[in-house]
Amino acid sequence: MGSTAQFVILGMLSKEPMTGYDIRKRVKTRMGSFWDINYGQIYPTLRTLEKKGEVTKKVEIMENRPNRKVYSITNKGLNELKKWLLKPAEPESAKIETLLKVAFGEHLSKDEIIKHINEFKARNISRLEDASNIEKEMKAQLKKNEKYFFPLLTFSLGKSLHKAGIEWADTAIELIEKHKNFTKLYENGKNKISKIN
Amino acid sequence: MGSTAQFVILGMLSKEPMTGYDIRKRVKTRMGSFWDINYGQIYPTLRTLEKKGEVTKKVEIMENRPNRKVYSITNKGLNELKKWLLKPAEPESAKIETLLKVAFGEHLSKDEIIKHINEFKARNISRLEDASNIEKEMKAQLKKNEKYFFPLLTFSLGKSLHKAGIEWADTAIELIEKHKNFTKLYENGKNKISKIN
DNA sequence: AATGACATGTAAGAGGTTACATGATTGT
DNA sequence: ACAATCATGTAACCTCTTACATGTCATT
Repeated sequence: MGSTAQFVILGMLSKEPMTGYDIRKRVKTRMGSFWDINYGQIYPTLRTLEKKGEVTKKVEIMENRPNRKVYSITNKGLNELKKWLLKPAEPESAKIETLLKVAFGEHLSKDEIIKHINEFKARNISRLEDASNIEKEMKAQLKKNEKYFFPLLTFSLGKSLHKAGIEWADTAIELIEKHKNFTKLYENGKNKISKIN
Repeated sequence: MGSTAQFVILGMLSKEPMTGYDIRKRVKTRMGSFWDINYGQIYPTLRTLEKKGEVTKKVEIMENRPNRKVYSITNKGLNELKKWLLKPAEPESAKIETLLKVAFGEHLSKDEIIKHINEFKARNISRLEDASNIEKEMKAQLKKNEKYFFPLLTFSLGKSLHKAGIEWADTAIELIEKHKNFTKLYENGKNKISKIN
């Protein structure tokens, strides 16, 4: 019932009034490690929330570009948000295609696998850097403004996950390079029945 | 083009012939930390792959239950799989609803947030245990059969991610409990404009 | 006596992505 | 000169989840 997208939007608007464009940008920079949302969800959902009376909009007339529509959360919206916040969270899920390709690595050469892992590592480094930069700015402001307490908590896990990815990449590449019988893996694995599911 | 589901299925069948039911079970136990697939995808996709000549099936007649349909990958299927394996992996994505709720934690009490984090921790402990158990069995067989080399590599990242989650949960709860001005967070955060996106 | 494993499948709907359309302003 | 940012939105499509249907056998 009700996609999570609407609660992400309500949550963002509970912090301050914003446009749909702002919501997308903030979710990307502040929650990029653990959530994503895109315009195709945001704009229709904002209209739905408006119809339900959970947000209101103020239109700022722009010249030569689409009018800014600044949305604010209503009391009704805040109540819906709180109801959702009290429910148990859905189990976390991940999609790591790199691991899928590694798991089927017997069909690839050493170099091909290592290439995948290096690309994975690069993405994790880049995300870790982004997170660290924003974290630094937030920490600087934390003394003056406590509202960064919770975002900082989430950054701390995001960063750890990226670090784990980077460290894994290094050790995985080492193990693959050390591995002697690499090319014979597929042959050895053939036609043998295992008890492990 | 072509959902990832079909390549997961081809990848599983490249290891050994299996039923749709087996595929689901194996993806859950061996790839549960980084991928998921369910029957609603598997059965229709198997038929599609059969039509395309990428898998073949052998029907084992069963009494009093649906006939087992054991699928095998064909050379054509193996080629398609290899083509996909050579393509760069999609960027990884995660959905961690717990962090969403923590990020909006200003609307919750200390205890409510800690409850969410403890449930998150419990899920991670349970998944870490599952992964560790299977890893143990695989390691025992690795000396005899090298086919577990790649699955073991993926378990190593899966386990690290769960460990990172567990450690984060502990430190996050500590920080929240130490936090003095907790209930005033929302008031302080109100109506202030920030430069951080 | 009840649960879980085995084993298949469908239909409907919800959720999410992508490509398209428009176009000035600001920064490098 | 070029890219990115600002700012909206839609339509088509793809993907994915959920609920339903069926029924035995083995284990606790």
